[in-house]
This record gives sequence, structure tokens and C-alpha cells, in this order.
Amino acid sequence: MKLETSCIRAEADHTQILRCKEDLNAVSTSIEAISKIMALAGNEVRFKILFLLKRETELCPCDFADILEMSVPAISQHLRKMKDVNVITTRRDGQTIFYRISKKNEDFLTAILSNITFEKKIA
Amino acid sequence: MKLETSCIRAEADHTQILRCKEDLNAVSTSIEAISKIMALAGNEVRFKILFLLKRETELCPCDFADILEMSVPAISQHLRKMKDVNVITTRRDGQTIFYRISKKNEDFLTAILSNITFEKKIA
DNA sequence: TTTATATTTAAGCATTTGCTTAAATAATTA
DNA sequence: TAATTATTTAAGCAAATGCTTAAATATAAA
Repeated sequence: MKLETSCIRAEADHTQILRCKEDLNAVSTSIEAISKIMALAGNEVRFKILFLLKRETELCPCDFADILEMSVPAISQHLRKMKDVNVITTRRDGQTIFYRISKKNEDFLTAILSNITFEKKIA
Repeated sequence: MKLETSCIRAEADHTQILRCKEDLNAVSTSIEAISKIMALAGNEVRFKILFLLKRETELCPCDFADILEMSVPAISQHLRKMKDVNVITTRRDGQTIFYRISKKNEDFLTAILSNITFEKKIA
């Protein structure tokens, strides 16, 4: 079994390359899942939604629209993406649908959100 | 000063909406910075690169190309994006350029990468 | 100084993303 | 029941993303 290589440098460590490939293989499912959550949180609007949900526990689409000054459909589509992968869950109360962070991802998201720092007020 | 509202429901808590807007305002710089890093890590290829850098300390573009079985230019462009915002740094050794996770973001990325779990080997 | 190697850069292009507007659902109220 | 309100869905479109190929840079070796 020959190893396909891109560079021919003498220092290339073929053992290391193979080990890395094996390592990646052993975590592929986990990497895929986490990077999917990261991609969702990597959008600033969605990150703000998660930040707000963490602070307020639950909010509805039109709350987000008011707070973020965006259209309701735009918000709804962001919420849908996060709901589709169970990052957030819903609860209906009459016509209002409340969103909250799902238990499943709470710890992971809390760890990330805890890196948010408040700015000092200037004058 | 009148508050622009999307929904007219009686339960809408205008105090909460205003507080949320103020809260967001107080963390806007931080949110912007973190969600930018998240967006970078949200790409599966880049997330794998970060995972590999964490394990191997430093690697060069052609290592990544071999490990991830991708073209060198494709890898190079991913590395550039992360270098542009100082998520990773470089060191030259002859013709080879070694990349590593920057000190500045090491803790944050380690926290995220620590959520990666290894899969059980089946049979 | 020519040649080879490692990397980056740039142009081109298909795919994805995130909004807008308009229409469809669903629950409440008159 | 009809009208109102909250939300979702869908179509359309501009902008961003991530690859490919080809060319440009930079260092090292012949």
C-alpha cells in the first residue's frame, strides 16, 4: 500500500501522516457533529440568538425580531436551522412559540458563550 | 422614544426587549469576534485542521493535503483565512512553512476541541 | 544561474447562505 | 363563522464560500 503524497520533501513524516489519518477516522462522527453546531453558531445572528436564549431562558420569534431589528421570516429561518439539528427546542403557548436551548447542547454552548466578555462603558 | 414592535401580543415584555438590546450592545465586540472564530471552525476541513494542530503541535500545508486528501491550494486558502484573524501562526523552516494554533486562541479552541469524542472501534 | 520544490495567489465557477416578499398554517378573538 | 395575530414556508436573488486550474513567489539544490 503506497501513500499518496503531495510534497516530496525528505522530512515528510509518513508515519505521522498515517497516524493523523487514523486519528481523524476515529473521531469523524464527532467532528462532523460539532463542526455542524459550530457552523450554526458561527453566524452572528444565530450566535446572538443563542446568547439571548442563554440569558433569558426562552423567547419567541417576534421577540428576536424586535431585539435584533430583523424581519420575522428571517429570524424564523435561523431558528429553523438550529431546531433542525436539535440545538434548540420549542414549546407552544397559544399562538406563541417559545424557543430555548436544548438540554442536549446546553453544556457545550454554555462553555462557548462563557467566553463572551462585557465591554467597559466609556464615559 | 417609541419601541418598534413586530408583534402586538399583550404578553410582549417591552422591558425585556429593551434589556436584551442593551445587553447585546454591551457584548457586541466580543460577540463579533467569537462568532468569527466559530464561523472559521464551523467548516469541517478547518475544524479538522485545528484538531490536527492541537494533537501534532505543528504541520505544513502539504501535510494537511496528504492527511485530508485535498489539493494544496485548497488547504492553503483555508490556512490563510485562519491566519488572517490570528487563529493560527506560521514559522518558516527553509521552504517549509509550519502552522500552529496561536497562543491567543489556544484556550478557547482547546475548550471546543475537548468536546470531540473518540468512537468505539467496532469489531 | 538554472532547476526543482513548497507555498501562495488569482481567476473562474458551482454551490450555499441569508435575506426579501408573498403566500400558507395555525390558533385566537369578535 | 370571519377576522386577527403569530409563525412558518417557499420562491427569488445577491453575496459569500470553497473548490479547481494556472500562474506567481520564495527558498534550496544542482
